[in-house]
Amino acid sequence: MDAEALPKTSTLADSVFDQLRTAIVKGELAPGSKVNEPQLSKQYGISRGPLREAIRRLEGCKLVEIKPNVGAKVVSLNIVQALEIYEIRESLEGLACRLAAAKITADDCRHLRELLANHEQQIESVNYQLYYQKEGDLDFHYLIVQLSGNRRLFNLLCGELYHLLRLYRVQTSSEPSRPIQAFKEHHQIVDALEAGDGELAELLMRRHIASAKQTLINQLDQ
Amino acid sequence: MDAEALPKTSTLADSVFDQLRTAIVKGELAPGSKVNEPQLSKQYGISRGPLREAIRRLEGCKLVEIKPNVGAKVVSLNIVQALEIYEIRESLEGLACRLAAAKITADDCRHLRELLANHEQQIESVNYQLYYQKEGDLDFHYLIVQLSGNRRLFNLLCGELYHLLRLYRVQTSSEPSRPIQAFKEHHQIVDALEAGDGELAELLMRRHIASAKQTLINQLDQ
DNA sequence: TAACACCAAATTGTCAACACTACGCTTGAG
DNA sequence: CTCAAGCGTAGTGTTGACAATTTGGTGTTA
Repeated sequence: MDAEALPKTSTLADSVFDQLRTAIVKGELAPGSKVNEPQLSKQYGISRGPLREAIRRLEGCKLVEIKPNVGAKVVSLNIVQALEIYEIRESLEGLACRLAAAKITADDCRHLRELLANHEQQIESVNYQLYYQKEGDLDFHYLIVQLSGNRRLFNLLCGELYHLLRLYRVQTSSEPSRPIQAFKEHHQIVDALEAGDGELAELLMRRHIASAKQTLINQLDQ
Repeated sequence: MDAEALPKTSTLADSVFDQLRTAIVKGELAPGSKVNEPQLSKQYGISRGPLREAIRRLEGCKLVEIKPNVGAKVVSLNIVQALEIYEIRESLEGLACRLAAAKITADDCRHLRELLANHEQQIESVNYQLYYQKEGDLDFHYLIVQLSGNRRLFNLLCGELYHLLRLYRVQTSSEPSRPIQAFKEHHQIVDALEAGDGELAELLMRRHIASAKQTLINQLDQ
């Protein structure tokens, strides 16, 4: 009967976990920096108990590293670790495509096409290119993983690995390049999904991510 | 200068995390059962603070599920979720084989063969068949993932997914079957690794795990 | 009898204080 | 001047008590 909608606070630990996670992923808490419990507890106006639980959850997402009696540090990914994640992504998103192709509906395909159309349109308004390219790309990958129907796969990719990659991009302030090529690849993937060709969709997605990985390496070399 | 070796307690939270994890994986804490904080804190002789941190870490491993204001429950995997994990394993261990094939040494291969030899020997002492078959199989997969050189992949498979599968096996008290067939497949995989044929090694591992998955399905049908 | 409201016990969420450890700094000896 | 030992502070680890919430049961009423 209580018509209040907003004050769904859940627990303090959960709330501050969300806030800390976005702060880390956005780079507001610098990679490699120390996580100071007294400071943060003052900053968020809570006691150290819930804060420590939130930090433990961040550790579960691999966003901080905890040393006993020393404390937590925001993770700082080097290029090797970033490539490790890309290897895993390549494999898992390939799987997602294969699974999605087997159960995808006409509606799903339409949804994917719309997403790509919006995405392209936003790119053409050149100024916001980098930002939206990033987010739009994520949306596309999110949706496909969701369509795979494998919940654990979804949680793994969207709940852990993507956050880590965003962290890496912020950390190196690397802009996503090659948007035109990426578009073509996205459309090819949807084509394969629409045709129900799981094997091809998997192959294309793996190549797509391998290209992104290669771009990362090239950016590093020069 | 202090010659004490044992009492490396680290923190209580870490210690009780380990104990709880093994208790869960061994089935001593029944799947689906409630995790009662007052009871466990008495049982382990610690206060609720460190215990709650340990539970949060268990949540990170997906071994418990926490509902706000209700508490934690030991996860209970149904067949669908188990199959989801097998799908992920199939993909990731295939990746591990491909990577391992590119960097494996003669020494590593010898090590793998020894492992298989020991394993077979233990199987022949029929009484302990089931137990050792399980553990030995795990050793083989562990080692290959380690040889892949991808640390994150290792942590993901050996730190999360394998624990969950053990939980499922305990939960359904399903014995691993088809040991002879599995041996042959293991040897074929090592053959491919030894030849440096990553593509083949990946294919064989994926089939190997797909077979295990199929066995699971068959057990369920009858 | 069924449904509703209410109460009470148990459990979770939160807090502030205390104990212990790591680490930087001063101080003193060589 | 260099280095080692010891002290002090800042921060982490742990605890027990208190507040808020869920849950099961009890009794009342239609």
